[in-house]
Amino acid sequence: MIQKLSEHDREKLQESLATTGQKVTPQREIVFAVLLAKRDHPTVEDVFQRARESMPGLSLATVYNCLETFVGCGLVRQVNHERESTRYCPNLAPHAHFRDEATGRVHDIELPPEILQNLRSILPPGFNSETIEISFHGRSQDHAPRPSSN
Amino acid sequence: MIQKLSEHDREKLQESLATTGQKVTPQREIVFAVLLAKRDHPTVEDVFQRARESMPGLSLATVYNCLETFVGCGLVRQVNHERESTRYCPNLAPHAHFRDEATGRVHDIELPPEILQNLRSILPPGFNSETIEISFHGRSQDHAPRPSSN
DNA sequence: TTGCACTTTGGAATCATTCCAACTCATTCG
DNA sequence: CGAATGAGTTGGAATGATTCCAAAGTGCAA
Ligand SMILES: [Mn+2]
Ligand SMILES: [Mn+2]
Ligand SMILES: [Zn+2]
Ligand SMILES: [Zn+2]
Repeated sequence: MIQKLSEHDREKLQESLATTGQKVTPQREIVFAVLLAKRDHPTVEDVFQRARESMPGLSLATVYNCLETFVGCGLVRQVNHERESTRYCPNLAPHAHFRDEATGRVHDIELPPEILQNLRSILPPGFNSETIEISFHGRSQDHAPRPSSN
Repeated sequence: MIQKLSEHDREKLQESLATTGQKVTPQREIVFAVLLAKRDHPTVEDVFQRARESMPGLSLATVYNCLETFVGCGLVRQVNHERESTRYCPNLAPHAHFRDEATGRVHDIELPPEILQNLRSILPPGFNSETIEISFHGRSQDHAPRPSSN
């Protein structure tokens, strides 16, 4: 069962939504709480399952809507790996993703700013990039689910 | 109309396929030739259209099969951007991709080995990556096909 | 010749995602 | 007050890229 949003997180939600003229709703609160509760890059279906425990009437369409809304107002990032279902990540710090092909799990990899700068520098003149996506694919040892922060 | 494979490219095709116990077929020759002819990261549908000009009976299923085969034996790379159709790239040198959101075009960005090494170095111990995918997303100036130059 | 492995093909099936029209609910307006 | 408005939610239908499948085709080897 998902814990309610902290006052702080609810404010972040409220403010981010406000930037695009949108409102806090019970569905959005729960979907956001689900993302914060377990930062394992859940798919829409994962989010749906987890959220329904707190709100049985919630519809899949609404989960799609909420997540799209959050991406639109910059609250979460979309994470794509090859042709798999889209995953969602509430970690707003610049980071790369590592997809473990043995377990299917996706891990955040911290991305030092100077590496990011290096990368930008390889673009020829005339190329202006808004976003850079970096994803590793391979195997990792020993990554049982860790207790999550917050 | 697609030009036939050079002797050199046909050999590369033949040898790569052989590594996985597979054969050169007329369909595979044409699909490979299409990829080499215009390195614009075509989708399956693009490849299908172009290949059919030389082989009207070719089926879409076969194009999927050929491309999957090529990826399997390392002849081409798959290129994914967000949720769009998969694109294919015969450039085997390590490189990143830049997706121009204005035109939809995908450009190769050369990737210096030392940058690649930098990137690998940010992985914590225990993470072993087979592949790294880097994609930029933004706008680029001046990449319209020049009316004058071919 | 026959058998076998590999291929190709058209059409059906899958499945994540998007679309749509009806409905709820809160706010604004007359 | 009611009615109109508008955002948000919902279930189900539609979409569309990709995969699956079963029936043929092809070329080589026993
Ligand atoms: Mn792999
Ligand atoms: Mn963009
Ligand atoms: Zn992440
Ligand atoms: Zn490329």
